[in-house]
Amino acid sequence: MIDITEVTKHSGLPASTLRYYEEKGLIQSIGRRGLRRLFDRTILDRLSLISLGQNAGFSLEEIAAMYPPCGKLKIDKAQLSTKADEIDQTIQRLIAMRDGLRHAAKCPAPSHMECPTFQRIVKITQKRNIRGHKQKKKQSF
Amino acid sequence: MIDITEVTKHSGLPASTLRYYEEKGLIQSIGRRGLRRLFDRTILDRLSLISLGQNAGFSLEEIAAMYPPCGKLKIDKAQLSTKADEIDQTIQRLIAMRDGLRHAAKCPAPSHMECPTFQRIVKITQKRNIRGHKQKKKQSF
DNA sequence: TCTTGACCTCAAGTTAACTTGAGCCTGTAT
DNA sequence: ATACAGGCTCAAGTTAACTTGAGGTCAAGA
Repeated sequence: MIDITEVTKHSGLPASTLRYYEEKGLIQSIGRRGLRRLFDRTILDRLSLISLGQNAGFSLEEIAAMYPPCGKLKIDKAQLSTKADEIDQTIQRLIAMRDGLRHAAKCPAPSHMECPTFQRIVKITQKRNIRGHKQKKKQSF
Repeated sequence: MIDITEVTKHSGLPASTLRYYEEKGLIQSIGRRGLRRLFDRTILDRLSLISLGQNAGFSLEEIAAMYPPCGKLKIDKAQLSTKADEIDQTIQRLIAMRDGLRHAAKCPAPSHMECPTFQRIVKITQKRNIRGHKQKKKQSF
């Protein structure tokens, strides 16, 4: 039975976002005091899960599908595995990026394009977009 | 001296995107044959660099600033280091996510929230948003 | 009782990075 | 010479995930 302001304080999310999430079916208020929404304390867990899902690259729509309003979560295990693999690919690419940036930050070559290390990095990152697991649409570069 | 269709073939980017990039000052055509744009072959390197920058989490605007139209690239080394560190944080978080998802995919607990491993993962990912290095605006969850 | 500040709703606006559409132009093949 | 595939411009549309604003409500304190 907590107030929306309590939720904003504990979650860091603005009230507008909470209302938006409710509208989208991601969360639910447990009742009202007058006009004002009242939330169950478990809303905070749910918000964590939503955040978790977002971080994993799921869209709000996908998250809404995974966390049915009336029940516990029912996440498709296969979907989780797939997502994990996608994230792993992203990790590999980000590692290349990170190392590449660190190199570029101290590389003395006049133009980065002339540096073989930099060229290698470009090659690696060229293959696929890092944010691939978030994209619905193709992007081949 | 290649045609826009050649560029689309080699880069995988649609012509509309190339025109958009040109409009934004990210790339330049070297001339025209009639109305049609002609590009230098080095455009492909430049597009790779743009892709690289995007993957690193830079916005097109930032990228445009880093790759001045008339010269070689002049990337701020400090900016690169900062970005590398941000990416590293992202990597750490994604690793937690990946492992968490893999666990959830085979965890027998009835509800994920009841699984201590899952709870730990939620905790980790709670601290900061993964896409932090791409965000201009705060998001504390 | 009255005031008031926090909430409410609903519609519209925002941002990034493109895409789509309408209507026009032209190099190249016939 | 003529047709036309394919490029061109410019404006408007798209999507996700929110935010902002106008105008209204109401529970609690003085």
